[in-house]
Amino acid sequence: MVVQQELTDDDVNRIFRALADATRRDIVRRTLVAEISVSHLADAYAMSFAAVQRHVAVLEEAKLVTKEPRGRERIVRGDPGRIRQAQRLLDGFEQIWRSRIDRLDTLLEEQAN
Amino acid sequence: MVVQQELTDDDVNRIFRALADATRRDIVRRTLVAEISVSHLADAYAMSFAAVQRHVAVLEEAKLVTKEPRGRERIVRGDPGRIRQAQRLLDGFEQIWRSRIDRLDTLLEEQAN
DNA sequence: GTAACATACAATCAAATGGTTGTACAACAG
DNA sequence: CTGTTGTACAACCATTTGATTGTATGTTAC
Repeated sequence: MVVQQELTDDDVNRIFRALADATRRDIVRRTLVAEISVSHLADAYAMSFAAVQRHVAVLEEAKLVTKEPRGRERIVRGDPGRIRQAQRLLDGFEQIWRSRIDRLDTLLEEQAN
Repeated sequence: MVVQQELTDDDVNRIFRALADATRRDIVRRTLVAEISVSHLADAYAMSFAAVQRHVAVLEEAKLVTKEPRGRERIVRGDPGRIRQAQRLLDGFEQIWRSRIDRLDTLLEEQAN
């Protein structure tokens, strides 16, 4: 069983920071569809291999992708679990807002009585 | 009815970038709970008024909060709709991954036949 | 063994970020 | 009218980011 460990502020910063770039979001999409090497990924973008390598590193630091050696290549895979963690973070905001609405409803109800 | 307009890459960048900072996430939380002026917000943080003002501006550019003049104050409110849009973005990733699993299932099924 | 390929990593550079202080001005309180 | 409060905005500075090129090293193919 995968333990749902607490995310630090820095963890959350890294997750959202990593997602705040179109190239990196595209890399996440591609690596969720199928595993792919860094060099094959690099073919898809109009930038240097080193730049793509760096984007992958940012995603890896955010744990949104994992990198595994296979021969001379490094295979990159998107991590759907981490995406779900990010979803849960946004859910948190949603909950806050909803509980506010609930409180307002309660207040209005009390005034009606 | 609120039209669900398409988000550009830059829109998405701004949303995630804005969320990639603990102070800004806290501002979003506070302004979802209750509307509050910029100066009252600033009281909550160990940084200058101008710095908080800038954080609010970043959130406003991402449309995660709105700012409305009230007398000499500027009232800040979190926008739950924009949060939901962000949730939908992460849902998109989730879908990609799930459709991959579906394809793999289909493939395995075909091989079994 | 040699050449080609895939990666890692350092140095470098421009632009963006996150913070500061200072100045100006509008709105409210007395 | 005057002083205080709330905001806007500019200038400035250190750090981070996003990209480049160059060099080194490991892996595969022949």
